[in-house]
Amino acid sequence: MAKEISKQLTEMIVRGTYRPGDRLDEQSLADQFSVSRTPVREAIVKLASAGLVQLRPRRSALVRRMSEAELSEAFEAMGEIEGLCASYAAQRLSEAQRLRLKALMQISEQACRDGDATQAQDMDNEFHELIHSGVRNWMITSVARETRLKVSPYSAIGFIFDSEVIDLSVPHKQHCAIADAILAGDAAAARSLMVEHVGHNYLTLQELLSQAQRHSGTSLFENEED
Amino acid sequence: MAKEISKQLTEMIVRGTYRPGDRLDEQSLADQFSVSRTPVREAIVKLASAGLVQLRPRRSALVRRMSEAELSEAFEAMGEIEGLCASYAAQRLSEAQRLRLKALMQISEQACRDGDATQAQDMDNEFHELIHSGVRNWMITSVARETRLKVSPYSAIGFIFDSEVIDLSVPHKQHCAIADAILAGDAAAARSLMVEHVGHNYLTLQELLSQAQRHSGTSLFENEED
DNA sequence: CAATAATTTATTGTATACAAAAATGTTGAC
DNA sequence: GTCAACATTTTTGTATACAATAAATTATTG
Repeated sequence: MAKEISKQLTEMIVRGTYRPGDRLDEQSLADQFSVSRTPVREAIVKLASAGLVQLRPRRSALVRRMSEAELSEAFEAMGEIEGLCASYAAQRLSEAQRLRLKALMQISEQACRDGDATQAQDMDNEFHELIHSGVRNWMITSVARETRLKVSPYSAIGFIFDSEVIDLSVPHKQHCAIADAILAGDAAAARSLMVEHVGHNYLTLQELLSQAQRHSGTSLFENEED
Repeated sequence: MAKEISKQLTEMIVRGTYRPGDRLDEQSLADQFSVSRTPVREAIVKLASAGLVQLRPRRSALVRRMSEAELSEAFEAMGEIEGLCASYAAQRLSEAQRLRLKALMQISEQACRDGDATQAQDMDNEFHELIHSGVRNWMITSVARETRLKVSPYSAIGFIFDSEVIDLSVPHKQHCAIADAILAGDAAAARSLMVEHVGHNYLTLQELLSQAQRHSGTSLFENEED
């Protein structure tokens, strides 16, 4: 049960149902899931270890809130790690995975043409997940997954306002370039294209976040209060 | 209290008091720490998230046990991550940290001459910790720390049998070379020297583990039982 | 009326209780 | 003696109870 709760809570934070800074009241969550506080607490502890939640002694847990500097560093880290994955994947992707990668690019192409942001996002996730698993090293794979997970609460905000500003074709073209490099076995190119891609994602997100901030009022960033 | 327990348990696993495969009985631990099972459970969940402990539903938690393949992959991952840190540190180390690094090499030199394996190990830890913090990117730093932590239960086994086989001067010289590259601001050299260093550590550990295995009898590696 | 002190309420952290499942031990048949 | 079926004991997972601390509210005083 505790496992189920942490899965669901993760989902909610990643999907943006709970946003950075939101309180996680143990009793309310317990009621919501129709269990006692015990398994809820376990789930919260687990999410805190995953970096999705911040624990404050004797006070409610919050959905992890980063400062702008932290978010910037998170993306720098993600660039390095995703780049590492791309470089390994270029050398280790299985035949089945190579086929799936080609298929993904086709679907992504279509989603891009249709302007289907939701599917484009799904494809983005699967694209990166495929590369992660293509590394064929469980530890690098989990580091990459965990890193993306930590950033995802902020990425999610971008998708709440599915603004017209974001041009789906730019990330798609970058994906294509990365996929080509990987399929060609060019590790160095795959890495640097991936680093560039992550960097671009960061700039896009910054744009969306400042937009979201203007609309919502509440700051999504950690300030030096408390 | 729960925080204290997880800290102590981590310490015990890292120091080799509990070895991979050992059972973690909640009640015994609760008695040992003079608390109820509740905070002990929290600590165990936390350690499981950190990858130090493996949870099996309805059965006791175990100190994380890797297969030989997993350990190998873990070291491959560590090579990449430590290498990344070295490369960043070469460009970002503060003046205070540069001074500390020089001092460390001196102390290490002495410990090496005295054949003081314990201090040499402490210096090794501080050496890597210094490089991690020198990256000046909280996420890369934590990834590096967490990665080392996950491997440490196996590293610890090497130090239980402080055999005569290990030559303290080899890792020391590698540290010196890495430190020189970092102090010279040569990121590429720092990275490749670090990768080499981690690789060497792996070979040494394999040697020690097979030795330990012959003496203890019990397998430290995960087999395909259960 | 503002600001602070006292009191109440809400919420976390730990202990205990109990149910369910796994591990262990025992008996009996072959 | 070995194996299997049953009973017993451990041990986990969740619920509940309660104590301690923080937040909110009310009362009090200048």
